[in-house]
Amino acid sequence: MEQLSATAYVILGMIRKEPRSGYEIKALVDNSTRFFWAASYGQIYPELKHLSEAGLIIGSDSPTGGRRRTVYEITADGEEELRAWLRRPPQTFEMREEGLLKLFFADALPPGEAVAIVRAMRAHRLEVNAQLRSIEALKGEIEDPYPMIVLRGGIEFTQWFADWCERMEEEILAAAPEKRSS
Amino acid sequence: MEQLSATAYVILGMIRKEPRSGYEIKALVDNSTRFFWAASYGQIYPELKHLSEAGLIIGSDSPTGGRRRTVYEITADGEEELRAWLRRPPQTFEMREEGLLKLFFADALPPGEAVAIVRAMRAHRLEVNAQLRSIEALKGEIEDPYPMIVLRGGIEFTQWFADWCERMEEEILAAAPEKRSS
DNA sequence: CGCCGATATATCGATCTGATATATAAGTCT
DNA sequence: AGACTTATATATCAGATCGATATATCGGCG
Repeated sequence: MEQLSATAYVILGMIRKEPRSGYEIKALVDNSTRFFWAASYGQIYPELKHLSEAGLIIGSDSPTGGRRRTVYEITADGEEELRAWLRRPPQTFEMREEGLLKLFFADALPPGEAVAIVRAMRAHRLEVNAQLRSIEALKGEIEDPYPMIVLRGGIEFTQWFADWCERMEEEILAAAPEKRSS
Repeated sequence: MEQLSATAYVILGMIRKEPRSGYEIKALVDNSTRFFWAASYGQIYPELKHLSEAGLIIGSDSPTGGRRRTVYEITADGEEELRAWLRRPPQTFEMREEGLLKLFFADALPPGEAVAIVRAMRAHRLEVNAQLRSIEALKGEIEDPYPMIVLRGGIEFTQWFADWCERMEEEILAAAPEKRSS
């Protein structure tokens, strides 16, 4: 069996507790792992077929009226594969933060304009922070503690990042004080 | 003129101060922006051609002995384009952190095994932290302060993340104390 | 009844990664 | 000198991924 993509494990993890459709998986991802691991329909649907052929999940027709719908549940092999993956050390760590890239090149701008970049980054992080807090507020008591740990991690991280931006704004202004009032 | 990719701006920023070859640009990226914005040869070389056709950079042959080599310098249009991009608000914010994904699904493992995930994440972040510190140590006094601000940000972030992992390790152990000695 | 938003699946161009291939140059070891 | 390794330099390609779009049905609302 060739190597599965990380998206495959997202699917396995998302359907482990109860069967779900591709659409539901996408919605779940968008409300939970999106901030550190996204997935698009273009990945999910082909991967569902692939996992189904590999015998790690089983799809069954479950139409709602005349609208066709296939829900997938995990097999014993699928659970085994998921646990084996969880036990392997994580491989992928990536970040793409256009604001940091712009800050990196900010010397190309007239002195003082760099603060606009850190202000934009800060505003964005605070926005995400608020989104995560609202998701946190929705969740009640649940037996599985890990999603909540990760969610709170995201809240702490975005807050930390926003605070860093604030500190950098002051540092940059201290070096170009003539722009403080703008 | 159609929209340029962010990689195009990486190139423009990297050659702004002095002309460089594709190979040098890749090496620069790997030593600086890689942690928040990577670029591969598969992006850089086609983009160099593209930017050259668009008149934003100019390539000139500069062979080393019998080995062909093309160095690119930025044009006035290229500098203008770079500044215009710097002034637009950042659009892309992505993170792919396989460790957080595994932690999210850690409920599929027997109690106690989740700590291995946060330990692996912590070890990795401390490794990157050490790399960044060694890069920081190399740089002497330079007139452009922004790359150093971003580098120090990376050092602070990796440290923060490692500390968060440490806290989560304790939190998880507190919930499954029977595994403390493992 | 008609409209809109949610559910559901599918696809496609563009981008990006990671690996690999092909050369030449320069340095190192014996 | 000859052999070997690493660095320089460019190029390409399969596979993963994104973001947008297309198609269709369902449920609710006025």
